[in-house]
Amino acid sequence: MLLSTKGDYGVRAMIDLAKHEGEGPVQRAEIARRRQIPESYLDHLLAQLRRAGFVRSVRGPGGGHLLAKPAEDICLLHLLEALEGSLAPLQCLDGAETGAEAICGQEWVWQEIYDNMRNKLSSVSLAALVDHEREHERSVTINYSI
Amino acid sequence: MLLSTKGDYGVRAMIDLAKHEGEGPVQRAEIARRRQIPESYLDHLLAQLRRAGFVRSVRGPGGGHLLAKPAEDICLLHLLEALEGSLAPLQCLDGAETGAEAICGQEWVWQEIYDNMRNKLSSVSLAALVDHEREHERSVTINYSI
DNA sequence: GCTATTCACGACCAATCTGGTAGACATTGT
DNA sequence: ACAATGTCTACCAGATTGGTCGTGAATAGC
Ligand code: FES
Ligand code: FES
Repeated sequence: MLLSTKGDYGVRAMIDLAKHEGEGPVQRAEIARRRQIPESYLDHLLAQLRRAGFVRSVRGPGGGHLLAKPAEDICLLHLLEALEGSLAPLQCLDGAETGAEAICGQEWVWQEIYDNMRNKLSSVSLAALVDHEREHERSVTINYSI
Repeated sequence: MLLSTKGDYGVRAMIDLAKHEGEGPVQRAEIARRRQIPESYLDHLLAQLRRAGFVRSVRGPGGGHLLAKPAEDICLLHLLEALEGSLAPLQCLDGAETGAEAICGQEWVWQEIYDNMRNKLSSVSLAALVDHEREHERSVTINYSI
């Protein structure tokens, strides 16, 4: 598994914040309820996202969390890397050359896959995810109304 | 990390076997030395690969391991799935529908990435990996000989 | 200033996975 | 008989995952 629930939960939370962009702070408990994330665990994830500069928070009554920058400017790649660390499918694609090509020789396959993945993730913004979700909701609603 | 060393080591070992296809059994100790894999760990991997039908083995002096089918007929996808289990980047892409789309909504991004990955891995056979390795060796040799 | 609300942070924890090691045993070529 | 080789099971230490809990800090409203 490339992504743990940490990445999944973290993105869910960010989608929730993006969906309520411009409506003031969203509370942790609300996010946890809507996105089915254990609240005390979400606490950690929001802290991480805040330190990474993706969200900011307001304390006290009426407080909560907000996006630190517009949803259009946050892509899945940076977001997931902040949550999960490197998304490299193999350790050797991660940083420096290991010189393992002589004894291993599969890097070229995975490099291509990794590049494709990063390109795709770069091209998807939080705003695009929200759009998709709204579209999905709309189609479900139509189905029910028929 | 999508792949642990188990997958990497396992493929290394299979490349080694493919490279010596038709030359009789290759011994575990030889593979371990050439591919820098702890021999007692390689033991487990070869057992797994044998149970999965990718290699067969011969006991006794002069024994060792051989590919159970031609290197052209073994693709990275099946091989890695035998070693690592599902390669799905997220749990929810793995099996049944979770109905999480309403609360999560990122599956569509990852489905595309996963599909691309599986296509690529399907298209690469052990024989192709050996070819690449031979090509790499040749270019290194030429560099030294200049 | 008190209180309720909300976030912040660190300690702790159980379960699982990873990457092995070690040893006893089975098979077979000479 | 014996040496070479693969087979199998058990065991292990460390890291990671996916949390929980408790305390404390900021702040809005009264
Ligand atoms: S060491 Fe990089 S793919 Fe094997
Ligand atoms: S539950 Fe499938 S991507 Fe979040």
